[in-house]
Amino acid sequence: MRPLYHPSLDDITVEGILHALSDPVRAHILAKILRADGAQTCSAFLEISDRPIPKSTLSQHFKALREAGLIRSERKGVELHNTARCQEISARFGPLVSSVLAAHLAQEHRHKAGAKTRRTKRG
Amino acid sequence: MRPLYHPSLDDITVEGILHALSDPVRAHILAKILRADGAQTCSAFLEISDRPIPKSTLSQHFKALREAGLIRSERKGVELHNTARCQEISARFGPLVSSVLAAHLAQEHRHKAGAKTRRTKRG
DNA sequence: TTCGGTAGTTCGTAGTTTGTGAACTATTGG
DNA sequence: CCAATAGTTCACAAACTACGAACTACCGAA
Repeated sequence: MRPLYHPSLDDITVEGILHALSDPVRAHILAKILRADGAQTCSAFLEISDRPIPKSTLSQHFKALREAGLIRSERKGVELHNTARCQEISARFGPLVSSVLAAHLAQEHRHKAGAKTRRTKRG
Repeated sequence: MRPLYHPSLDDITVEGILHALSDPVRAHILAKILRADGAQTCSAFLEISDRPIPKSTLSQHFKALREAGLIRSERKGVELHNTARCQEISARFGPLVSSVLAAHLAQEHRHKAGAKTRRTKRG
């Protein structure tokens, strides 16, 4: 097994971050990692969506977040401890990540609230 | 030729926007459209990058921006007049797009400035 | 030590998306 | 009509993605 690759701050790109966060599942993962006090394991996210995410897919999502520079993953025994690289990132990219996550969150709320209120073209 | 499809505001998604703007060329295009006073044509962007963008590729980029809901394109004679849907978008998504564009811009500046100053692992 | 379970990774593959040249459509001007 | 210009669509290769199956890594118990 290869060691986990983490890009240095200088190698992190805006396009990499945006691509990683253009997937709602990944945005959701990052948001939850940020909210959490300590580190989060990968398997904490198997049931995060409406239907369960296969663990191979989840592994790829974590790899994407890691290689975009958004999270840091450390092996602790059997599991991976994932933390957000938020300080470095916001020092370099400003409010980029937080506004992306805020927008995703707002959209989720909208979906929950709107299933009845929206959804009609001639309301 | 099909008419140009523009999603209604309600059909615009965060992931769509982020995916569209995760490409630096598209981000650059949108930024230039926003900066411009009037509308911009597609062919104004053929030479925007270090190497010329093929026009079929450019057409796809505009389609991506349009279908993500970021721009509005109207046929005027032979050409397309592209304008940003910034008001609607920011009313719905807040500072999302502007912070993405700001981040891209900052990164460009960094690239121009940093070719000498950065780029060494052991400085 | 070996076995069993848990946590993630890698592989193989089917399906999707993307970039691009070639061919096409639409509009304007002679 | 023809030619030129602006952009679109088609076709196809290359790159990417999701996911089941098989694998690796680690820990605890026997």
